[in-house]
Amino acid sequence: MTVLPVLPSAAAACCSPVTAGVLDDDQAEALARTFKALGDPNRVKLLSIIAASEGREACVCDLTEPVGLSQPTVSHHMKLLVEAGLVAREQRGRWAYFSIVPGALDSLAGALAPRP
Amino acid sequence: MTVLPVLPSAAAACCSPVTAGVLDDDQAEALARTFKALGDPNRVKLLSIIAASEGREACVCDLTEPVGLSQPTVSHHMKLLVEAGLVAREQRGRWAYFSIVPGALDSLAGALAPRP
DNA sequence: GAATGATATTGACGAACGTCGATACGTGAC
DNA sequence: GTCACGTATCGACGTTCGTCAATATCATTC
Repeated sequence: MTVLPVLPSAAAACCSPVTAGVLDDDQAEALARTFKALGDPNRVKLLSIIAASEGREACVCDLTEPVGLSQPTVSHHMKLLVEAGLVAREQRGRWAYFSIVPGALDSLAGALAPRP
Repeated sequence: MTVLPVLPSAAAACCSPVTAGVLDDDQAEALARTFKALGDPNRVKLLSIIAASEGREACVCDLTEPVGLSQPTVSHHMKLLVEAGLVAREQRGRWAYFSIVPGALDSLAGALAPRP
């Protein structure tokens, strides 16, 4: 089958700014889910490593050593980042390449500090 | 003694953008700690309630009912938000007023999506 | 001082999380 | 087909988290 689609949970967070009125339960839930994905130092670091990599993508083999975690653990963290809509996974040959979803971080930033 | 000072953990996060190079352990830790504070739907909602309140501040008594949690639980969440540097606490008379730290959310947004 | 009201802390509980080793799954090479 | 390699899943473990009832702390009023 095709490439698995990005879950819309994070994308939905793009338009409910924290400071623009009381959030309803769904909005708060969606935002918290995305923030929770960023609530682990290793995941934040993984994100920065991907962003700093050549072509802004990296495979698990590139990520294991910098964070000092086992391969299953890195795979687990990447799954969470993908499910949060922050990272996209693409299988090319034997390797799985991860890249930052364009606009995902910007949308989240917009939910924190809406631009006028 | 005086008003407890805002912990610099969140403020320190203002200048280490996720996408501008590999973060070191301290930067990743500081960012993740702040995001973790936002990783609970009730805390996100509490933040939005404060932002939407008159004068952009609220006491625990105003916060308990909207989130449907007990007073100790709300107090616990507020403590986490204060420790994360996102919210300031000010004692006025019998009441403790909470307000969003100016610039805290903007700094965090800047760490997610740096403005050029 | 004692009493009242608002908030914080404590102690406990189940649930979720981060981590790993072992193992299963895909993919390309032979 | 079989083999080797990269990645994902599974099962388990200790730790952290979210929640509450009970209690303690602090500020005001009497």
